[in-house]
Amino acid sequence: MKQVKSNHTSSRKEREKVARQQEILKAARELFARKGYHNTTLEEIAQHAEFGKGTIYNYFGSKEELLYGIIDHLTRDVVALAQDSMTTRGGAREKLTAYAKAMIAYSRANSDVFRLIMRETDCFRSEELDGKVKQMRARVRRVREIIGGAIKEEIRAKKVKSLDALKLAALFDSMVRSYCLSRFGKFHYLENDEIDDSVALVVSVFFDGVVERKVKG
Amino acid sequence: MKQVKSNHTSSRKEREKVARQQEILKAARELFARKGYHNTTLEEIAQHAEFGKGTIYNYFGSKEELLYGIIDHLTRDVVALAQDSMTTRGGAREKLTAYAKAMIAYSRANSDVFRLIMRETDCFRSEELDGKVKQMRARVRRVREIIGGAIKEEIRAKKVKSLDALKLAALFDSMVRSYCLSRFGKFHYLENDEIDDSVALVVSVFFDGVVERKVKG
Amino acid sequence: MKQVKSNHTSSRKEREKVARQQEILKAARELFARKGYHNTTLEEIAQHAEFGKGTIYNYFGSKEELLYGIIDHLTRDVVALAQDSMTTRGGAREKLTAYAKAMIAYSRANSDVFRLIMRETDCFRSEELDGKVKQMRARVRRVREIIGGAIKEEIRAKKVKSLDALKLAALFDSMVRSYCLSRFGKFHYLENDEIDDSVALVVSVFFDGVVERKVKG
Amino acid sequence: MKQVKSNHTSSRKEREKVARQQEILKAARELFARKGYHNTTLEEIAQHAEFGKGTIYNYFGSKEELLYGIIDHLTRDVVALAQDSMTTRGGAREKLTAYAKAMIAYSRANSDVFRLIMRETDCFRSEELDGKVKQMRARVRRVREIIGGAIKEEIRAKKVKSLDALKLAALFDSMVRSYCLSRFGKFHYLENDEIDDSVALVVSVFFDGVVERKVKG
DNA sequence: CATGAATGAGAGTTCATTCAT
DNA sequence: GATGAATGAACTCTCATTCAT
Repeated sequence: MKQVKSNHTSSRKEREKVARQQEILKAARELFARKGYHNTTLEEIAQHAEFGKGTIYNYFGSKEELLYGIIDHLTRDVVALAQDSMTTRGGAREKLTAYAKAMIAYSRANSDVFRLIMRETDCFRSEELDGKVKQMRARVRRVREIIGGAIKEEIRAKKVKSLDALKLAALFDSMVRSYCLSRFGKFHYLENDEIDDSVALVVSVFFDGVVERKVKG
Repeated sequence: MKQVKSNHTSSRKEREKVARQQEILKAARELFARKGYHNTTLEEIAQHAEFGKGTIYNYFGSKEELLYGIIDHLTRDVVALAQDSMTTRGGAREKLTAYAKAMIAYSRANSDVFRLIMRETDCFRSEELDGKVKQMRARVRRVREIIGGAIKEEIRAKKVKSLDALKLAALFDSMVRSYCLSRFGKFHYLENDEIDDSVALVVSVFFDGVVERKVKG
Repeated sequence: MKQVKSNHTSSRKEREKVARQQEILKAARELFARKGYHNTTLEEIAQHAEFGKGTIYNYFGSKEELLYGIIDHLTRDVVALAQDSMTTRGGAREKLTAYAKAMIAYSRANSDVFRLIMRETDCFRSEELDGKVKQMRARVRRVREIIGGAIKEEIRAKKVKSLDALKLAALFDSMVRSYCLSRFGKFHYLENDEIDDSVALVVSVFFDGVVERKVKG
Repeated sequence: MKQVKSNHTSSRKEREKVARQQEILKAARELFARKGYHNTTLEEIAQHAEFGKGTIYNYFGSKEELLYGIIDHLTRDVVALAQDSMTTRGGAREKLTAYAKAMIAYSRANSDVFRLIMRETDCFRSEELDGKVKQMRARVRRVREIIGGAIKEEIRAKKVKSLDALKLAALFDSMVRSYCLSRFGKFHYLENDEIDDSVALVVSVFFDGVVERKVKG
């Protein structure tokens, strides 16, 4: 008897197809990250994925699309992660702390692809994929809006200075990302409590500033 | 009468050689920035510089060396600019403000190469140039040390919280750089006073934090 | 029923691969011989072999390797040919006659590559291939040892003067090779009996010398 | 007072010109021999000759002409050397011995250019220089005729078997050349008496053959 | 006459993509 | 659907030659 498929589940075929796509993306991600997009050949990707070169073209239209696939995956994750963080109980301080921790944890788990994104983003050239870059940038903006939302609330509550929430979000995000990137030296491996310290530092600077305040007698 | 040349000035030949190098670097910089390193051919660089293809090779040993030349130039400038900023009268606030303004001004004047640096840094592959990358990274660290120096002084003077000055420098720098990069969208052109506002924002967040402080009594 | 293949025969794929290699080598040989190694481009080889330029690189790692392949092939043949000749019944005179005939016949059939070898031997420059040149020289030496063996036997039998057999072999071989080369002028085509005459001359000079001996009364 | 020039002596200018040509040829010869014609650049020749690159073109029309100049020089020498040898007192045995000795001595003194000739001879491609190759081949033939002359005399005198003198000359020459070439291994350095032995061997084989003759009882 | 910076045709090589099996 | 041999456009880099100085 044939398997009955409900219309919101995928067939075995489709699931296999997606699984294969993921395998290929994984292989590409590892190599792109290690050697750079331009210094990686499709031959290498195929070997690393243990597929034939031609097979890759059954799943992705071009080498560029592989890169796009990787970036798409990552930016989706980051948006989701930002949204998740905003559900944290408490105020902006707690929400942004959650975001920072999540980002650093994610970047640690995906350091390869993070490095990749940081440098290959602008490589997209062909007209066809130009839209994909826009989409990616939109996602980056979306993350700022999400963070900015939490800040805006506190501005309304007069807990945070009345400044441009989006700009503040961008500044906070840039500090977090800076931390994510700074760990990419091969031997720089942060322990969990070091991460907590780092996040605390970023959050502290962002909310309280670095200036020493006089203790009121 | 022939022009007497003092021995610490260069001959006409030498000056022309340097000028030519600069012309070539400029052409390369523009194209690398516009289309990316890998998507730019030496043919194009030569045409854009209005030289023959072979001529480029009389001045630079390889395409990679061109990229290195550009990066070397820029990182040198940034270190110098950081050092200059630290001579500003006043405390860390004034010095860091000066640095931020100088960086943004510089990045505006060299937006092309800034974009370039942000993504091609890891392209250096060959053993030979590996040392150059290290040199470049060393310069980035140097900038942080320079900024960190000003912060450290204020920590000693108990004006700034007793935190890791180098980490604070890195955070400040990451915000500044974030601003430098955010303006690279083609049509985003900041007026001077907008720059001042942006710098003020970054400095304010860094020193005072975003939290609204209750006005006492 | 599927064809059963014994394990000492190669698959169709493998056979085709070897065949293709031979085709490419043949094309390269003809062009190298006609125009010289350096004056032949890979483009030309590809066209002459009726393959794409890239295809050549699927079979040979570089242009130099093509040259090596040709030389390897030829020197192998010559060693084999020398060994075969030594199995000829009779004494050194018969064996060396066989060798000379075989060499001239072979050089006639492969005049192109013979010319090639005579001049490109020293072209090998890269470290990697240096060993190949040594191998080739070793094969030349091997041929002399083989011929020298036959001579040595007759020295032992007191039929040949007690001289350095290896040097004699070298001298004989040099005369034979001289004949092989002398026929490379395009229009100089020897008939079979002319070859026999030539061989007879070389053998006669080598064994008996040119001096007219007085008929004993 | 201006120097009076007789019409068969050359002016200082002309002499200097010739001297410079020789210097350039010497530099080219050394480099061609060491690295091969194609692997030597005009830049290198110019530096080695301590002239500007352009200067070379005042004396030689092209790189190829340099090669021709070298070969021309050598083949002239060899013809002269052959002619000289034929003035040796005595019969063909003495004359050919003289030739062999002279050739080996010459090749020892000019081993660099000898190696060169052996491999670059066929590199001449351009129509223009084709005639030069013919000239060169004509010189090689001329040498055989010269040697052949001495042999022919002895044939007439019934001292040498009635064979084709030119072919015999070619055979003798090929053995001599083989010896000249065999010494090109870097460390193979023959002492004078070894040369004499070698020459004696070649001459002995050529005239008397290798066969042991029974001593008549 | 000497020079060497400028040149650009042309070289070997790579590799994303196609397509017959 | 999977494959990898075939492909050729496009790349970087070389170097003989020219010519303004």
